[in-house]
Amino acid sequence: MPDPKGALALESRANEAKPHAPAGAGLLFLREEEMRGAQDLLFFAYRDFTNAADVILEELGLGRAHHRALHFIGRNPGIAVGDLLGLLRITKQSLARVLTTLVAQGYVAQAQGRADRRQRLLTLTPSGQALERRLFERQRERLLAAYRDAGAGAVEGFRRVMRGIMDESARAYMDRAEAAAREPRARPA
Amino acid sequence: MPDPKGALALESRANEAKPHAPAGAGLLFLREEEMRGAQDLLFFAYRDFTNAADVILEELGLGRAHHRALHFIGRNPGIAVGDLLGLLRITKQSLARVLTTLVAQGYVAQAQGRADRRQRLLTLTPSGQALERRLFERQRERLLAAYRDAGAGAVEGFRRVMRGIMDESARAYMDRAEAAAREPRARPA
DNA sequence: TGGTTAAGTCAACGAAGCTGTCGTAGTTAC
DNA sequence: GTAACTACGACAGCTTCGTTGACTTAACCA
Repeated sequence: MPDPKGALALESRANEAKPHAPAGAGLLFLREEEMRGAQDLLFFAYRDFTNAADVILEELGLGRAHHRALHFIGRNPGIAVGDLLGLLRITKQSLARVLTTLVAQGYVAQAQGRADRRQRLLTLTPSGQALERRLFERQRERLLAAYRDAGAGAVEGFRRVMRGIMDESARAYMDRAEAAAREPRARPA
Repeated sequence: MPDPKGALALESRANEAKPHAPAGAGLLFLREEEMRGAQDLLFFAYRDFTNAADVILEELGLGRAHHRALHFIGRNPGIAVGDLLGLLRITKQSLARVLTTLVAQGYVAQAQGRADRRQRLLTLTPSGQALERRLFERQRERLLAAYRDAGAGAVEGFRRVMRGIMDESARAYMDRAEAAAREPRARPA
């Protein structure tokens, strides 16, 4: 049986016995199934969301790792290399490989830190900003459609659940990024 | 300035001018910032969610690719290889490498299809089910906490937005999986 | 019978993670 | 002012997991 458009026609899934259970277990089963469904949700949404930018990346010979770096440098202009490492949770070597190409191709600029001159503060060049925006636009379409169809209340729920899934440190980062977006003139340090 | 707990203390993010704009542009800016925030949400939530199972995988010498295969075989007992390929969106070679080890280590069983004897239908062995459950439990903790803190309404919103982000074919799959969970005795084919 | 399909397999490659070590320059603490 | 620590860059080598392309076997189907 061919599968023309990627739509799957799975065979019987009724192998697993689902015998009658005491009261309350049904509720437990629903919770379980809900969690399983969430695994699926995260996999598919992430897969297709990141996929959206791949076409552009490929024609430039870049990968997703480059996109992630561009994204976080764009959102945190002047970020130090060590802080970027902490966000991406990769090693120095993995980032170095990516940063080297981004700097060489003129998408990212490095500047010596003024407070601490050991630091190399990273910013997007104009062409880096332009590229990041192109990549973002693809993902934006998807998000916009999803947000529109789901409605404002659903978006708030989405935000809260996603926050709950991530680490405490990531939540703290989100808080700071949000505060910075509201108060762009504040200078905490 | 060291960064003891992974909490970032980013430097000034006020480099980008945010001049006064005509009425309505503020709203547009909010939308934009909302989309940017969603990129962050997806990255961090996915990163930390998948990370949760890594400890167990590592001590068994398996990778995330193995976990994904276990997950989808577990949720679709008797799935054909081609259908699994379509779900994971990887090539035959990538899956073969993973499946070979899973079968060799006794986590996955292959059975010849009865309707179509070319097919190798995949199921989890008891030990495969046990492993998948162990991996799932780690992720479940995170989800459970997130769901509890966010509330039932938020969970529904989460579900709707995530569905909106993924491809149409993935949405169709989710629908079928959900229907199958409600009607475990149905035999569509 | 002959064309298509499902799955497995070989070879080769590429992207993107990882470890460990080292050097240099700059900061900080004693 | 020296000594210890830190930020960053770079080298070597490795692993996981994705890719392409070509080919075989077995089974289905018209």
